[in-house]
Amino acid sequence: MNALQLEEILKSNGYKMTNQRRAIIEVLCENIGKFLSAEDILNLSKDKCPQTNFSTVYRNLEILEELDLVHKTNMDANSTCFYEIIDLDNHHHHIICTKCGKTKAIDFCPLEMFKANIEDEDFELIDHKLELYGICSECKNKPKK
Amino acid sequence: MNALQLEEILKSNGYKMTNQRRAIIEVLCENIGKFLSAEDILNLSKDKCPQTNFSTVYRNLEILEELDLVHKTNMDANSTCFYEIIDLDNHHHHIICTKCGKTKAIDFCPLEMFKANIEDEDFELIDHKLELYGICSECKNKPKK
DNA sequence: ATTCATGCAAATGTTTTGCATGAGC
DNA sequence: GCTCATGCAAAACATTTGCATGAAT
Repeated sequence: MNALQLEEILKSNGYKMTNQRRAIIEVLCENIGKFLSAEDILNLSKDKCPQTNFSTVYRNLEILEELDLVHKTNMDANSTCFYEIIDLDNHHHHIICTKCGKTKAIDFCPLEMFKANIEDEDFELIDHKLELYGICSECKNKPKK
Repeated sequence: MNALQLEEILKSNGYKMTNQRRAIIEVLCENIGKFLSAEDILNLSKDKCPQTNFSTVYRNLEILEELDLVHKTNMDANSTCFYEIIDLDNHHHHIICTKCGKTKAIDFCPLEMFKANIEDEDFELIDHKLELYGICSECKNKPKK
């Protein structure tokens, strides 16, 4: 999924293309595999389109979410949410370092296993969230300050 | 894990037992397997100890979290957090109905599988979050309003 | 010309904090 | 008596919204 593809999808859904929107989309596409906060997205977008504003970031994230183009999550259940473009061709989960926040995509997904166990019972599965937390080797080897 | 056990753990960590704290603990223990919001906990605790206050609920949840006795999550990444007592003897994940919010504990956990794949690489695994989302049979059969 | 998008500032909702008071040990 | 816990009100924080203006089609 690249920025131009996203632009097409948005246009075909009746959305207009603005410099702010383009900046936000590009930032998201340049950071597939990473989690960005709304603030990260704002700051990176400002490099491309300086007048980009917080409301605009949130409003665009909302649109992208509705179109199922962005995945919203929030790491360790504190208040800040993080966003990532959904790359449908490359479904993956993450392992996240609890010290420095660095993430790494992992490609194993247990969903099929669950489907076999659960689908025909009470719930029809439609989505799932899996996040692993750990300490990356860099942080593990770093002496305590 | 029951309320009395929790009281002992808190006492042995130097925390005093108050009616508010006892109410909060009891509420949490009576709702293992469900997710409660801070507001839910406040309301249910008030039935047992009417003067219980929001700050007190949050402060106690913070203590319980620090002692790894409570798990904090937030369903579908909206702002409200949900809390559940960690039942160490009975590690489980949940499937959550996206229509009505009903949850169901599931006992399959893919962690061991991941450990084999990841541990000796860049990350030392210390925690994980797995949540499944679906539509429960009740909601599936309900006619659209 | 019309519709959608934006910027700003104010509002929202949850969670956190400071401080004085009160309760447990 | 000392320490921890609480209640209240205010602050903090991320996110959302109303409204007037501006840009895209």
